[in-house]
Amino acid sequence: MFKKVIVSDDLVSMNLGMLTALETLKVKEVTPVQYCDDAYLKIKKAVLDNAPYELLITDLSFKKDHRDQKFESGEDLIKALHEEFPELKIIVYSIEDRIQKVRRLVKKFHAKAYVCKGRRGLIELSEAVKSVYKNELYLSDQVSQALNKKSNLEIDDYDILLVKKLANGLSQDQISQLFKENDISPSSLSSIEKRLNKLRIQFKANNAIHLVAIVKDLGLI
Amino acid sequence: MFKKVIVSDDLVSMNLGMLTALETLKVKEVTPVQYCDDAYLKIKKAVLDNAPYELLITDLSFKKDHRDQKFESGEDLIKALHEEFPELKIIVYSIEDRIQKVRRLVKKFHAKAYVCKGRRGLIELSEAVKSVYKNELYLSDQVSQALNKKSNLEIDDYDILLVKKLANGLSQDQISQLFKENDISPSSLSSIEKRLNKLRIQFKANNAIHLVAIVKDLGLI
DNA sequence: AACTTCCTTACGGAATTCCGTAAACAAAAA
DNA sequence: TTTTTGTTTACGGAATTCCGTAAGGAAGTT
Repeated sequence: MFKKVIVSDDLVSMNLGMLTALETLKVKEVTPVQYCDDAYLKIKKAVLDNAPYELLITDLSFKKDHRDQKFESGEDLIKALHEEFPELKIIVYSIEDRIQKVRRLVKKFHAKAYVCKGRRGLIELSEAVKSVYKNELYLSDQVSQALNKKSNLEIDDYDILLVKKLANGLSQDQISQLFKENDISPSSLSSIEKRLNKLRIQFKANNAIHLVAIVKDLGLI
Repeated sequence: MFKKVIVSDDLVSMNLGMLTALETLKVKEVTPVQYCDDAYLKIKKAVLDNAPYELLITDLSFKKDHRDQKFESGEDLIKALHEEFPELKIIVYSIEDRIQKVRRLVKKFHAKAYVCKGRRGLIELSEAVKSVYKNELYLSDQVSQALNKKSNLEIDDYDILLVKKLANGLSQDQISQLFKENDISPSSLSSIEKRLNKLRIQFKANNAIHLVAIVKDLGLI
């Protein structure tokens, strides 16, 4: 089993919960932190000390408070850690269950497990730790289809940007001009109309308003 | 201090945290539940047994799972309890920090305290319990302006309904017809346009799409 | 080269939204 | 009763969105 683990969540209760779960798994050394920056610094220091952490379990959303933070979210932290310390295994433990987010974290940043907080959260977390120790990927049931399906929700960065601009109050004409200025293609009004039409069909939206509402509900923007 | 308290949160860790906080406050009898329906049933039974709970501490958002629930959210539960058992004191303990939500819960359903989950969550919760015991209202710092400000955001139920319909993909014409059918006034297309225009100005929105996006971000719909 | 195929752009008309002005109506005040 | 005030409704034109059709261009294929 892992020897040295760090857990990160801004809520004390959650940290305690993880602590007891890891205790039952006979993990000797567990460090709890409440800020992403602390997690980063401790992980970095441990590497310099030649006693690196083997596993990080972290939440995604952290409340802002008086302390200014370099990493504002768990995702920021994970991104940085993946680049700097690819050896460190990472388990995400979050209330969020958006497929898109899971896919991004696992595929882009190589998170080894994604556990949804919930009534069975601690049980699943414990299973996840065991799986990851055996180098197996672990996903909570609710998000398990995040990878296997090609998940027809083929919606790319361009689409996201487009809908975001729309939600920010720009007219399709304004978006067209903006895209022309920034060399984003396609940029013609006609293409933008066409793309939005495709998205409306894909998300079964009656009109642009409906589309924005749906996409916001899905957490895509 | 309170003798008999019930705490409700779908996450075990949170329930445990509340339990220890209440223990430090010398509360003798604390019942933890993980479903709103369970909270309701236990509260009801306790009243029938002539040994009612004095205080409920509850989260707002509960994950759905296989068990079908009558009350899907903490707000549903609070609404029902306020009507049926006005004697029961209620503390909300939630991650949400939307002013609007706080105001609604406190003013409409007479919640006695609103504590935001966060790094100081358990400390504040403990203070809240003490305040409520002394019949004082308690609000976390982040949401303390929820009441004092007359908060000119004068937006009524009609406005909410209107924007909701819009977000659901109905055209202004369809909304007009719907309102006519349901005897909701005003119902003319012209009036609906006018009202939406007022809301756009109020929320500094460029157009209807922008309005819906803003109102969704504020958590009003 | 000739030919698909896919993507971008253009265009036009119908529907809807946007926005100002004004009439119709009701309730309260003079 | 008349006046005032505020709300609802009506109307018209400009702007934008919606939607189908088609032209232009950049790939790769035969």
